[in-house]
Amino acid sequence: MEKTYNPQAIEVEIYADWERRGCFTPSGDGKPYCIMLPPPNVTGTLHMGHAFQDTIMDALTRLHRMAGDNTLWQPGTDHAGIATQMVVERQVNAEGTSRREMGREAFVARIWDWKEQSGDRIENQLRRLGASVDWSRHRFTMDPELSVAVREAFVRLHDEGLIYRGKRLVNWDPVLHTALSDLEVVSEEETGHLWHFRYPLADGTGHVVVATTRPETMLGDTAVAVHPDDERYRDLVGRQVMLPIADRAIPVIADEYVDPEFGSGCVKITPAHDFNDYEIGRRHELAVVNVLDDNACLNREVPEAYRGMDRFDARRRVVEEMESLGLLERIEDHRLMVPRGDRSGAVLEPYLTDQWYVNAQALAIPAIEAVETGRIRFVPDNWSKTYFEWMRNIQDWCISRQLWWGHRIPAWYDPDGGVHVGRDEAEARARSGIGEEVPLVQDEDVLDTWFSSALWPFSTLGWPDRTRALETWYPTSVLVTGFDIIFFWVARMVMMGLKFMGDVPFREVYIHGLVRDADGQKMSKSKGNILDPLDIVDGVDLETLVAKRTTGMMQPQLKDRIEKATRKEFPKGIPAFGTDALRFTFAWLDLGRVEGYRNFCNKLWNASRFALMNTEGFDCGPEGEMELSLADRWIRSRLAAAVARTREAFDGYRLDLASQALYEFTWHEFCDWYLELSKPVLQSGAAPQQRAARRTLVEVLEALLRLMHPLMPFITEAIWRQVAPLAGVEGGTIMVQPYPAADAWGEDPAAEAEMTWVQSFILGVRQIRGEMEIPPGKPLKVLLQGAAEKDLAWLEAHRDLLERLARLESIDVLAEDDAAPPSATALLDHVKLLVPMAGLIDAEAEIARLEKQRGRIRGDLAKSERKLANPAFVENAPESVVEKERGRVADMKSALQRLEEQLERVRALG
RNA sequence: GGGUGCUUAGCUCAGCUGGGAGAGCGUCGCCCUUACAAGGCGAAGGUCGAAGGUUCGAUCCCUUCAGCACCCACCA
Repeated sequence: MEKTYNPQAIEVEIYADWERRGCFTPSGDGKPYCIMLPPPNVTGTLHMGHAFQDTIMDALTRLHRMAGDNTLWQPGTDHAGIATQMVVERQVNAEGTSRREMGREAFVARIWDWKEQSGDRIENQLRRLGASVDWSRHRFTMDPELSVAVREAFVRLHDEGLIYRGKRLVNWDPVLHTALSDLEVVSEEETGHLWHFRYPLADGTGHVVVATTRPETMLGDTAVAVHPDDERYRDLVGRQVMLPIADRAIPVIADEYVDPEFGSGCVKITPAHDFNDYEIGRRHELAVVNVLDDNACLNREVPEAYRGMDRFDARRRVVEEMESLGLLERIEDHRLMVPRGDRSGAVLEPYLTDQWYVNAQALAIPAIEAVETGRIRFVPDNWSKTYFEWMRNIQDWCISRQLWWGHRIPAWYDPDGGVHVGRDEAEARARSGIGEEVPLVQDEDVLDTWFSSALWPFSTLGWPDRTRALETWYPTSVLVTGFDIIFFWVARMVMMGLKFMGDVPFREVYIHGLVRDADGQKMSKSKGNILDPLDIVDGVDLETLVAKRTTGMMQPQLKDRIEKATRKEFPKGIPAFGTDALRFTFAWLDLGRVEGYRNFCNKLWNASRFALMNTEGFDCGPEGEMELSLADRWIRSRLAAAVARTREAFDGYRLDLASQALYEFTWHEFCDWYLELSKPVLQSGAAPQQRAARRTLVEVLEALLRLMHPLMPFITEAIWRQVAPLAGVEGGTIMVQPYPAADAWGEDPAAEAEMTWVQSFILGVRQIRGEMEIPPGKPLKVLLQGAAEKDLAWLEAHRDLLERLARLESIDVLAEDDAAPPSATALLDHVKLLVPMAGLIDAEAEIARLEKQRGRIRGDLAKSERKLANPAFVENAPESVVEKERGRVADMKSALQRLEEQLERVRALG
């Protein structure tokens, strides 16, 4: 093995080998286990959030595959309607043409080209991350088979009346020219104004004052509303006001919706341009006057001077005109929520159009029940509350989009405006009994991308056909995703799964945290803190990183700031850390942590080198006599505990705890102690002892590699291939080896107790050495005083080890009443461990050290004694707790006494 | 307005159904000891956000408060 761990040298090659071997294909007749990869945007790239999420899924997949399950990780990509169309539209715009100029067919063809061109990028990224997906089953949401599923679902829902077409206010994006669902609206508080206008009464007897944040919509007002109980305006109700500028008479109405406390207590009502006003308009049968067009410019319903004007220009103009008419009362600063499209960032308009909707309430009922009854379990469970909250207040889902990229809605219109739905035109005709002589035109719109995503867990497995795959893996085992798409995706999959499959799409939903940067900020392009996962794997120089963060920005004005921050944070770019180190880093992308885990990989690498150096070409058993040492028994016992901890953590989706268990065992038990303890035996033990040590070394390491493999697939594979033969394991790849079971490595409490004694001995000496600044290499003499039989027995058994690890010249036993030379002291239970001070130790320092220890023990002792003096404690606390406390007091008292004696002795020197 | 979380060492976070708080990084000492300086050994550092309550006992359970974060929502 190379002396230093070099991830690049192993990762790519190993992945290719796994693919050649067909390791990712489900196999065996174990119980089915399936995870659906949330399909990323086909033309996008994977960001840190993906890398994190994919690592979790891969770890679970590898774990279950090793555990013998018939495991499928289903990959695929999403056509991502709006996002993809926008990207390509920008491209063609940059080329001086436009999508309208190109026409629908050519433009869609262009998107397909782009999709082909960028399609492999995500796949390559996934490969570099080690994702063990079954590539042979890769699906794209617009594959012919999946399109069949989409049309099937649409037609069935329509036949049941669960999809309908309706004219109502929708969220309209005037830049993208499409309707959006409620979920695609992001509202943020922005600063604006509240304009107070006077509307004169029609009979000229005065005026009312209305307040608005959107002056331009006044041209579409069809009423003024007041609260029915508002004394101030009681006699106005039923009278008419004259709408300025538009010069229309509109009624004053009374409606509970009005808050008398807000503004003047009078509200202008614009049913065509406000969701609330629309409802009020329905209640009062008001006229609906739409004053905007698709682009949110004013239309022909407004006075000549305003026609064709942009809404924000019109706003200024209206204010000016009202002022010149003497009808502007005042302007206040005001903070208000402004709805914007999540993709375009454009201010949305409530806009009256015909759209297709899914009746979500009906589908939500069983979806709520599935979680209530535990057929689907959220992990952590808290997220079920969020799910319920949304599901119980769900609104109908607008599924039509005025885009060109996506699944065309399977509905056709006849010349009279009749609508005919079918899986294709022929079926639509047949179902409606329409002959070929009647021309039909298909609906121009496409479906919301999330409509096809909602079918993903079964459409990818072959639905509507009843395939073998569908029978095997549906319902899937667990969905791994972030909380940000619980509504977009999770909830809708549950609704559709229950509807079409009659069963939940997954049994568990594991909601992981969001990946944040080192400052705890969410990663986003506009914050300029994004990192490409492969830049951490392979490293990146500063200039490339800056370029990545500042090109193709939606808000180019942020460029300078982002560039500066990036140069400051990564003055030398980012070094290559390797995939395994990245995968081992959970939830928080702190480069310090990635570095720590890269170091961990290096540690494992070198420990393995040590193991191989001491075993390759030697007799490692299992034939031949073997004599297990204390260390051998101990490390096997500790491995059993590590296996148990790791599996338990995996079962609870606590990958952070799994990684912690692995880290601690590997570094602080296997490397820090076991390897050190095994050195004397490996170098100069008797044959049966050496054989046992070598056997233990390769067996424990081999099992450890399997235990770690789900989280760190590459390094474990690379090492395993060399170690496995020594442990007598065949099989070519670690991927298909069984996952370690705790019961294969029995716990050994006796060995652990004895080992604790050995460790305490060594630690005691090291502490003295460290605090007295005695160089590590300087051999020391040690005396033991007050040793019991057990101590003497263990001392003799492990004298060599103790001398070696604590770097001792000698260990001698003193009788209780023997005079000891001036020494520094450590306590090993009730035994005094003495390091004679002559020439080594400063009395002052030793006194200070002992006093510090004494102070600490005194404090603890006082607390414990107080506790035991409390009769309520002794009576009420469990016997074991009281006993433990008594034992502690006894120990502390004896320790205190020893310290006092020692202090006296050292003081006497001075 | 409704909902969900969070507050523990300098920083970022663990802490399993209540029984004297841990890790990584950082800091400070001593070391190139033949697996590893991407390392070894040792140390310092916390009234567990505040105040009450329950309990023999509270970082953990309950209440209130303060601060922070996120999600949802139609107040002009």
